[in-house]
Amino acid sequence: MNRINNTSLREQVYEILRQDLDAGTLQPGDAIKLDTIAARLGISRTPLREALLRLELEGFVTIKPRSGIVVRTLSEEDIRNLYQMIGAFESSILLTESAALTSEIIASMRGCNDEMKTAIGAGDFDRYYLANLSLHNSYIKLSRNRELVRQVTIMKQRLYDFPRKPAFLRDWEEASTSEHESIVSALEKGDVAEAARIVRDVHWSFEVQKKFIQKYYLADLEEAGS
Amino acid sequence: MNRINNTSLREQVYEILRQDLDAGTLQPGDAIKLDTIAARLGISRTPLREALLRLELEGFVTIKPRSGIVVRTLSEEDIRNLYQMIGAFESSILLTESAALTSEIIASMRGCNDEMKTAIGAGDFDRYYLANLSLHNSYIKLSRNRELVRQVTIMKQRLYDFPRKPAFLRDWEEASTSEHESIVSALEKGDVAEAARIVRDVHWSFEVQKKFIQKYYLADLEEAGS
DNA sequence: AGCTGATATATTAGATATCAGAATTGTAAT
DNA sequence: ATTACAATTCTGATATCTAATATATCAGCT
Repeated sequence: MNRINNTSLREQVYEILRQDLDAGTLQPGDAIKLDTIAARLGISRTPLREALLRLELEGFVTIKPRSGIVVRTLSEEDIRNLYQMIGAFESSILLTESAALTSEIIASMRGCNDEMKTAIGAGDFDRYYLANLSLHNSYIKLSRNRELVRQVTIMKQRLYDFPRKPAFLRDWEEASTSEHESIVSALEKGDVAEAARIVRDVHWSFEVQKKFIQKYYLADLEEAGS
Repeated sequence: MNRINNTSLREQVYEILRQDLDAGTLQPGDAIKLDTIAARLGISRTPLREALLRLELEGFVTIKPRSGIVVRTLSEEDIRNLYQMIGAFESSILLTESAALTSEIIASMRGCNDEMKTAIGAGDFDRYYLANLSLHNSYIKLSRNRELVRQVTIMKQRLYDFPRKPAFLRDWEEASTSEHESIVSALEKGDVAEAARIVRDVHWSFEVQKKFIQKYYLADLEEAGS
């Protein structure tokens, strides 16, 4: 930590905390004590505090004034909200960057989806997870709107960070690959509007995915909550 | 400032600065000196700094490390990005809250648009501006997604705060009311999807609005920029 | 005895004041 | 006119102080 990385201390701390969140070192419900973490990192509280204020704004933690800071636990409403925003943004990217959706990119999306199917067969969740991320990133990275990409990234991390020990929900995984199939098919036919519609109104529709979400997320919510 | 408002100092300061931005007390390109403002508000630098970090994250100011803080000047790219995100969110609200779009609400939207037309005729920009805001808020406020609403609000304020002395661009205002007309008509016919499409692909399309935007924003950009 | 309400103590974030260091600006010499 | 250097200015970070919240203890009541 005593290395000067050119970036400000609060940014370095922010990155470290994001990694901890991603790795599960910090889990939903965990209390964060300023003094403790500042001491561990060998820094003073201000840059840490500033990093945490940012994480609060982005939805990762909750600051209870003059009381304590806890890693946020996603409520059903949080998940619904995130689904809506991610769906709106991802579909917008498809529509806006349709010119950049070359056949190579569409083919690579199909490749990711095949990979996902294989991973389901092999019971390899990590592989499934990464291929899924990669499929969506195929078109997300086409966006020249850096702000939008940043926000989507944050929202997805909030979603994916949450349940640490995910059960492999076969039904959901299969429904997802089937949706991907429709999306890729529409793109192959050149019907970007239809692909965007499926992304928004099906794949990222909370109502459509609700039954899976409740099994996947809310099971953990029981033990995490209170 | 010595009153205890229950809210933290940094939040109060944040609100004050947002108001200054809105009122034009702080204008794009203005340098913000921590000491000066802290002294003016009668507070120390930390809460002010924290408020500014938040404003930076939200896009209102730019912090040049160890150098200075300036009120952000919107670039053409910034405006394009904002248009895309606002369009994605507003259309998503229409689609998601279609059940709440009662005939009363649609009628009030039409009322706002009529008001806008009248205001154009009377050359009353303030009235036009407020009616425009009100029309969009008619459906934005239907959203139960508070996070989304917060973000749309911020993005719009960034857009509207920018040019302080707006010329009344007759062409643009008339095109806008005509678009509103199509949106409201679609809603009256019960075709929410079409209304959402117009909102996203026409009303908030940077490409479609480009010619107006460049006249409206980039004129100011000349004098504001460096 | 067990429970409730009040009070004291400890803990934690919020805010201030201070210190250190980087970037900019101004000046002088070439 | 340009460059090098010095002084100044302003942010970034630390250390300290303040105030709010939570917890534990104790008295009084049922």
